[in-house]
Amino acid sequence: MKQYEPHVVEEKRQAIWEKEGLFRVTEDTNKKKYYLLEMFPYPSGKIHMGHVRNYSIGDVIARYKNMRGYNVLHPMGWDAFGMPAENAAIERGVHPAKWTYDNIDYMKKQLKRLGFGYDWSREIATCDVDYYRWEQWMFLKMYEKGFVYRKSAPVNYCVKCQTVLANEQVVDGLCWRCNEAVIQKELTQWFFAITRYADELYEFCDRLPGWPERVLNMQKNWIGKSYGVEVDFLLENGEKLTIFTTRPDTLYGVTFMALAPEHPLSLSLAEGTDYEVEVRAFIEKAKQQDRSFRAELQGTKEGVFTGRYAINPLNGTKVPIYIGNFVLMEYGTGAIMSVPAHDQRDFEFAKVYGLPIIITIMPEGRNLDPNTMDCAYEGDGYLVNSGDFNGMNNRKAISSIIDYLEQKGIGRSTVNFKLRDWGISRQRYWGAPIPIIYCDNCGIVPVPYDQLPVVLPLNLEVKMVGRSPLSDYEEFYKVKCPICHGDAKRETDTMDTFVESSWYFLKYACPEYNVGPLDTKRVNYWMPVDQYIGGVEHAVLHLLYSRFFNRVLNELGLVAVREPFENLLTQGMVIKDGAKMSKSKGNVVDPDYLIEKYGADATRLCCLFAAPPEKDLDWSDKGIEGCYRFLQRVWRLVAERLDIIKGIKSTIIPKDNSGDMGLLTLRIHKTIKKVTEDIERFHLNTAIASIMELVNVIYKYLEKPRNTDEELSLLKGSIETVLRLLFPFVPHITEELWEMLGADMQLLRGAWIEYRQEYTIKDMVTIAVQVNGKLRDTFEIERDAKQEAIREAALALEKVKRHIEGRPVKKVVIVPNKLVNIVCP
RNA sequence: GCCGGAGUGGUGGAACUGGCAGACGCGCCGGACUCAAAAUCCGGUGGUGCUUGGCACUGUGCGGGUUCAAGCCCCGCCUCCGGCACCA
Repeated sequence: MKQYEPHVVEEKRQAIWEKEGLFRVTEDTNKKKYYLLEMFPYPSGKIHMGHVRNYSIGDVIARYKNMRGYNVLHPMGWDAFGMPAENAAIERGVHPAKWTYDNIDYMKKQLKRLGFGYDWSREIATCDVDYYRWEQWMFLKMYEKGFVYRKSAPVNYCVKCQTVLANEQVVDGLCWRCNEAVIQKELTQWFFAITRYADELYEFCDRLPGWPERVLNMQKNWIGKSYGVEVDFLLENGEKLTIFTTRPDTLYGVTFMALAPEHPLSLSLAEGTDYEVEVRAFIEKAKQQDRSFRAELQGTKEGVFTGRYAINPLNGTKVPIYIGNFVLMEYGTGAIMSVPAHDQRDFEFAKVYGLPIIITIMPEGRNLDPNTMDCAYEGDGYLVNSGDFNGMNNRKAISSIIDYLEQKGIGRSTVNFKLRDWGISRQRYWGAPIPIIYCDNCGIVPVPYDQLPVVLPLNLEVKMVGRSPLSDYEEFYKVKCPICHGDAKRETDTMDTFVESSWYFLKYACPEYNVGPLDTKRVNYWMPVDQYIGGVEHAVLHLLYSRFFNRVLNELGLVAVREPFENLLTQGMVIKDGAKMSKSKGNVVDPDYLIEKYGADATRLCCLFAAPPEKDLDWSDKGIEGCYRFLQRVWRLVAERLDIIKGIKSTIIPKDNSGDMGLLTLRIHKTIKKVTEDIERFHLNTAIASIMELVNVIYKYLEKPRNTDEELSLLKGSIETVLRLLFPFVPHITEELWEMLGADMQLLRGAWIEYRQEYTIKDMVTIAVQVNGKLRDTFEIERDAKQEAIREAALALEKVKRHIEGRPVKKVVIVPNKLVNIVCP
């Protein structure tokens, strides 16, 4: 008997797949398309277990859908721009390009060794000129349409990475990449106007039923939509001070106003008052406090009086205007009305500065007293101290007051978002150059389309200089203005790498297309992505950016769909000993080692079997041993009895469907059904478990000698079933065994196995018998037996009689083919 | 603080719409094969108690409730994880 040698088998199969071009696809309108995509890796050096898991899940689905007759696009590529390449260059003196392409070579080999079925003819690397040139094209189009603009703004800056970061890339005040504290810096930067789509991106969250709730919630949370009203307060000199509030029902309780330190009125208001010096100092101090510092202050309310007052438009009350450190310039109008009675922050501020508290919302059945309150009341109630609105429920009052304000022309209902525009300038080298030229005469000049691409020069030494290395490289930045032909300077910042990953899924449809950005016809054949699989860490980064970018490209007529990803699966992390794998913790598992020791099939199987895809997977070395053992068991099942089954015709619908053969037949069909349903809903771990059960049943079947043709046919049928069900999970071993059986390879790869419903049910069913809800016994009866027969059989059982103890039976509940519950209290 | 998600044996995890809790795997215990070991195969394995080849009680974070029946539904808590966080 041939031994199971994973490497021999795997190398052999992979060579065959390669030769046959098994995973190549073309657009075929006669077949239903299925676009399966896994998030492409950053070529950091080596594949890690997270990749193995992600791509193993994807490969099962891709192969399964293929077997179901879909035209499956399953591509792979490289998110190849980014800082680690640059850091490697600085640390080791390797050029980022060499480092990146070497890593791609190595990692591609790893992916091939794992046997993933990708259409490698569609491979893309985002650092290729032929990729990013079209990104520059898109940038120019977006610039024309006003989706890109340049402005000076306080931005997040990582000192260690020496570059600007988008809001999404700051996690708890730290850089998402290096964990260094992020500071605020005033810089002129390029921005993508993602906020233009804030509302649509938010609202469409409710129209993505194929996405996990968790991710949609995170996106909604990030976009942060809130309904409210802008209200104009008048200053004493007649000027307007506009604020935003979601609680117009508390307008009568306003006792002061608060402006953000950066608010344009902050300084001008105080000018000429006794408070000018103090205000100036406060604003200066606030400027020094960047975001992370402010976050640390959390709740410590500080402010300063401007010396000016505003008039409440509803009741004419004069209220003092303060500058407060807790007011954010970026949100709403940068100014707020303060209602200490009904807002905790205002309450705290009022306590510090001795400002009055006026109750305007009274909870039912309670009586609030401003003198004894120790926190704001933010709940519902009826209005008091509110003029004509007294007695009204506060929820109703919100709309009534808005109506009133709009009628009087002093307020407008408004929607506000937390989402900010996406800053895409990076002061780094290894990225796509921004196609812009600065000319002293003509200003900002976009690079003409016929001068694209702006090629990233490869012949320069990369150093850490605190600015883009390109800004030290004359050959790159010294250019002539396309308009006036005078001396001009090229933009030396590069684009955020998240720009590349915002449209790569479109490029896979037409990777070699190079006469325009995208071959729209092919893009529209494949789009949307039917199933996207990746880590949850991109819930608000990549996934939000891509939804935005796809919309822009939709408006440019490059793609027909609005939403790029129909269904999303976010797989959990691979952890070990309860912690994320990391070099510093020393708990990293190396895929190369696993493939070496157990083979690709066992490695894949283990990743799929140990936990359901969405959950975190706690890696255990014992787990893979178990999977390896199982594969050997499958191998022996075929190899040990090849001589007796090879020439036999196989079947899974035997003429004699009784006794042991009946049991095996039942199990075969039930397993096919279960595995099919489980794959459809991504319960891959239970799908594998049920195949294991089938294997156990086959071994049970083999405990007795099986000599007749009928018995052997069924045996062969059961074995073939195992191989076909297992194929998407462990393609190498199953193909090898299939070949040993001398069967048609197309049957294994080309078609999923179907079950027969009538074989998934038994003639006899086991009924559980409960007395007062407690299980007491079971009995067998023919399926779909009459209720009366079931009742009698149950009541006749010895154990049941004993537990009834002669008491009168009040009721008998019968669940057909399952259970009887006898109620006798 | 707000918004999500989760809590099941020694362990990873099953149980689709309320219907036999613990599938499958790991570990452990016992046995077979062996001079021995590994590998392999077979059997057992939630807890407690007892008159121990059986029977009873108990058991899905805690406390209530609905129901003939609750891991699953409802109410109130606890713990853990994730996201947002002075967003007016």
